[in-house]
Amino acid sequence: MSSAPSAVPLPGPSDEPVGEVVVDWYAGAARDLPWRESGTDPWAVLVSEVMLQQTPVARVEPVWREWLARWPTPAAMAAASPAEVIRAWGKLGYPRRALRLREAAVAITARHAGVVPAEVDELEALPGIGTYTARAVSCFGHGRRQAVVDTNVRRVVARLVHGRAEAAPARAADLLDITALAPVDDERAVRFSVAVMELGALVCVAGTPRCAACPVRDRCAWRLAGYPAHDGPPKRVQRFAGTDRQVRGRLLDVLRAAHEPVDPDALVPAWEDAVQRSRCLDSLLVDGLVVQTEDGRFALPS
DNA sequence: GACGCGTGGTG
DNA sequence: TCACCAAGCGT
Repeated sequence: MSSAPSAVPLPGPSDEPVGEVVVDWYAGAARDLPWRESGTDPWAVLVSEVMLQQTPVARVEPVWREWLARWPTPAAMAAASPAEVIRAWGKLGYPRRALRLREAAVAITARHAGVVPAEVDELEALPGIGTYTARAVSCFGHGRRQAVVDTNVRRVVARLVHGRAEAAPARAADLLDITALAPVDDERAVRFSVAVMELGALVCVAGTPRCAACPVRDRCAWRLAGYPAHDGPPKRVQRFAGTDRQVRGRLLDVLRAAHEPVDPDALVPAWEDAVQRSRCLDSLLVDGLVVQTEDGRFALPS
């Protein structure tokens, strides 16, 4: 250890732990999202988190407001029919989420007396609630200190800590990586969990990162290494046109609009190819997104 | 662990 | 224009 004055770390922003810097940045840079308002109850947070799984914020916001106004508690949603929630889900995409969210509401009502649990393992036991969402609800909904790792967080850690351009696939060590950066204070740790996600969503983005706006750029391992390119295999982009996903979407579109069961013929315009149309209809039946009436017509499950 | 699952905005 | 992208989950 040197005794020279220059060896003594100077107090100042650049000496703050990374986690504290990110939390301070969040205070001035965070988006004003309704589910982040203080007093948002855990159920409302849970609904927002499920809707935000793979769906952008801008499309979630209006639907989230409608849902919370209509079904302000798990018990309220548990009393709704699948058809109602599928219609209310609208075009958020991946409508199985709507079904699972309703099933989660049923389970919360039955097993937890209508109270959204705060424990991660109890949350993970609910339909449609995985590693990310369980921790997000515990942290953002109940104010528990939790490591919360989504695709944004993995990307931030990959760059900031590991000096890599892109995140590796999710792994258990992700939780340890981010835990090591979290502030000591519990309230700030909760803030930190949402702040890292926000940093990844607004600054450390997947496309062209906005490093000039980054509060921790002076200690980013990726930047300090000269922005080395991603060396792993390129990730495959999912096609959409012509896939079963598109066909399922078209079929469900017809059934959402219809308020009584429709004849099979009414589904032909949705997709001309009979083989693929039939296959997709079957998969929708298997998923419980569609039911067939005794007279052979199709409808949303009431 | 790779794959399937919707939709619409964007550079 | 069109590939890419957006707070994952279940199998």
